[in-house]
Amino acid sequence: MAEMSIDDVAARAGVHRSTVSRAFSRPEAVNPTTRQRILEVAESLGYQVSPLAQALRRKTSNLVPLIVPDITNPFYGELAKTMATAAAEKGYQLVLCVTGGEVAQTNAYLTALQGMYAPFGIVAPSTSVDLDELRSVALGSRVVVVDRVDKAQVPTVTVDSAEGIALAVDHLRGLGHRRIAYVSGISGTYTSRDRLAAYEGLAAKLEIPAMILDAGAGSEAGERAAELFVNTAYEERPTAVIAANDMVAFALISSLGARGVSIPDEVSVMGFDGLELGSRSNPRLTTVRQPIADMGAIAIDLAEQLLNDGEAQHVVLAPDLLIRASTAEVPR
Amino acid sequence: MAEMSIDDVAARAGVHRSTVSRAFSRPEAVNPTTRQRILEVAESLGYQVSPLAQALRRKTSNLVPLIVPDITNPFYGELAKTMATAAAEKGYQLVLCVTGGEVAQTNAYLTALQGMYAPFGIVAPSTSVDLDELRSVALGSRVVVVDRVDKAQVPTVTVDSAEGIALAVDHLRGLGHRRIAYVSGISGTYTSRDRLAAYEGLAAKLEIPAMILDAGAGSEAGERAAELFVNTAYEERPTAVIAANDMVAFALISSLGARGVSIPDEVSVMGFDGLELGSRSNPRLTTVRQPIADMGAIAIDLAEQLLNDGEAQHVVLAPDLLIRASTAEVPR
DNA sequence: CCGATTGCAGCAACCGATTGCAGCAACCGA
DNA sequence: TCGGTTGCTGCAATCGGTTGCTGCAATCGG
Repeated sequence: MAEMSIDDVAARAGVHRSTVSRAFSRPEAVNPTTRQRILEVAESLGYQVSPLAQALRRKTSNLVPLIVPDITNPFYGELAKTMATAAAEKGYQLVLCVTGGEVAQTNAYLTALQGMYAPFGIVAPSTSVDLDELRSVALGSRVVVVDRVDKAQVPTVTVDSAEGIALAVDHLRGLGHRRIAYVSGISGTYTSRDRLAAYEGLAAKLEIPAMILDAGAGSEAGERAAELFVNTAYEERPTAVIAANDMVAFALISSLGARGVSIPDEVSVMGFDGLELGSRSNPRLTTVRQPIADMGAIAIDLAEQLLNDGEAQHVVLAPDLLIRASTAEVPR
Repeated sequence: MAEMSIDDVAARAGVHRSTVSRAFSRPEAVNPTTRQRILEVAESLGYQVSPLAQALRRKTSNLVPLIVPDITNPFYGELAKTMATAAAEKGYQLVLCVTGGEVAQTNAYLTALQGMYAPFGIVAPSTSVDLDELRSVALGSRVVVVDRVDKAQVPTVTVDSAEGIALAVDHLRGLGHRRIAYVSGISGTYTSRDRLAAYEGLAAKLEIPAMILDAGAGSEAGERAAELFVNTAYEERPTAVIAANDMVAFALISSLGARGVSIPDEVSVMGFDGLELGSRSNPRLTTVRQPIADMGAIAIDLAEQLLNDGEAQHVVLAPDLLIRASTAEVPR
């Protein structure tokens, strides 16, 4: 099927190119009979409009960047997946951009896609993106941010950290736990910070001790936390721990396991994310689930609203509990 | 920074647009002094060439589709990551396309990106893509396939299944195992089929019994295999099992764990992929590692060669062993 | 029966680049 | 001094669509 241009169709259908163009993009402006004929010819020729030429002239395309720090992290994987289908439903084509956590990359992607006339962008910011700086790049004023609360002028969709932590703590207290620790993830991350604050706040309110196993940098967090755990005198150990996110929980469980600590017999562990992967871990992970699928669709909606009204809305979603096998009644 | 076009730069630098164009895309064709001035003006104006207009005129862009069935699967996540950086190094921009395993989607993406003048595409085929059918779509003749062996006319990069399985079996036999089972993954997958065949071939050659825990469909494979395992009389159980890939291994371990079977004490489990995630599982997963990072770079190279010589090369990489904690000496 | 409205199609400029061809000045060797 | 190169730059067509404007015929109201 050789490359067909609009002129080929026009010639074959005996009309002007502008008529062909209208047959596709403004159907009501062309006589139904003519339109029918044009569409048939186009069909038979295997013609399809060039998105490039179209975007160039219209100064707007259907390419929507989704900017994530690390696609290897299943959370972003799941986000990308739901976002892609949400976008497709609205006629957008998602372009996945992986920054490796670098701000420069984020900006580079944003301006690059601005050049492709992307109507807007979605960014799941890494550690260090400054939202105000974000706004300064070209596409920056037409961006919605996922998984990060902020009072900045850009629309955001997040889940309620406080509620999530409360859910987790309630669940654990219901099982009899009183010594509930928290393991923070990558300390720079905003969600991580947010969840930590929620934990501290709740601990204060409930007047239970806040035990923070701050384990610093990323993937080693679990390892370091496990070390702290086993080095703690038996009677001072927490009986349950809440991890900042599922990946940290996996790492923690793994490291604890390697040290001979059994879960949930000796200590209960909870995650935060609700990854599909949690149903394949050993033991299966009890966790606070974020409604990732909703987040995708909502982000797109927010973007469209932003384009229409210029309103930067903030929606915060309610998490729920996913009880699997990594938590149990407190051992006596 | 308002949108600058080539004409703005030309006017400001007192030259013709064609000269500006050449200053960027054919530096040797313009006087160094002139060029210098143009570049400075461009810089000060914040000008950058429109990739759209460029692609339209040149009939070739730097967009390269990577088509995967499921980005949620960390294997494809890792592949995407390495591929993205490999592509970026060569000046390409990777566009991630997720098909959900549907052939129609694959073809749709391919022709869509053909319309964007993608120079070539990379596809990690799902279950059911027919390579010959693949060639029939527009971009089909400029595609390289990853993770699937085939003697078709499209270039491929894969890892040697037979060697991988041999590595695994050797490792297990070295630990004293003789009853080594195999759990196949999604049965339609080509790599899965390939690995299964390798296992069967090797079992025959070594004259050890081939025990296949065929567990059919995808994510339940581990669950079903675990069920088969515990329903087998104690003395007939395998002492080790090789899973078709890491995800199946995770699911298997999880399900075995849920049934009270301890790993590696009661049974050793090996995966196949070498996912980063394996270092966070409980226990840490011993597995056959595919050189995913190499695969990305090589796929791009193969594509470029295809464009130059028209040669469809096939490279098969050697896997290696990643010994972690899910295998141990055979219990006596 | 006539002027006004309406529906539909064509014309041509435009989006932002690239590139073959032509023109021109400087420079070459004889 | 002169014809021929060489090195740069300008001209204008082109890639594949979109869209404001114009023109034409049919229809309408009075």
